Amino acid sequence: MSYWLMKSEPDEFSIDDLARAPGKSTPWFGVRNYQARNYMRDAMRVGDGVLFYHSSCAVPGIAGIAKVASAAHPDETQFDRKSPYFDPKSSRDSPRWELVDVKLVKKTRLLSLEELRGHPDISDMVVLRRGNRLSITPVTPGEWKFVTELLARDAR
DNA sequence: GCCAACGTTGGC
DNA sequence: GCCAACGTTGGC
Repeated sequence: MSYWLMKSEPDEFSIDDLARAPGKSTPWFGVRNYQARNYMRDAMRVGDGVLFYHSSCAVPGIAGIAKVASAAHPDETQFDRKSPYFDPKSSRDSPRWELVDVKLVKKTRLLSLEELRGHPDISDMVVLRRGNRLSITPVTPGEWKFVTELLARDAR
């Protein structure tokens, strides 16, 4: 079992959108970065833990807990000419972009980026590193434990 | 809107 | 394969 942090812009797809989605599950569409794709295609397994992160918004941070809910499969938006994620260089025969489905476990309070930076225990998190732009980053078991226990404590 | 950081593209 | 130019991300 592995752990991940996945960024989404809430204006496009928020934790509430995930909660409203059929089965509280969604294909993680729109990733157009090879490293992030490779994590989904090659490294993720059904049941892996996901920290759902809101980026490019007023208060960026972790907004909920989710889990990987499918094996990798092609991102349909790459074939859709009307989609902003359309990729003319991809084809049905050899799809360039793959994704996994992500299912909500629970919405949490917003654990802001600012607050994350204030905890020395998780100061090495990839998402906190200077210049980090990757939309999917690995989370260590220790980081996962710290963050989920922090959120569980606050939920009581 | 700014801009640091970094990924991608394409000429050579 | 190098690397300059360009595009994107994302916090601020």
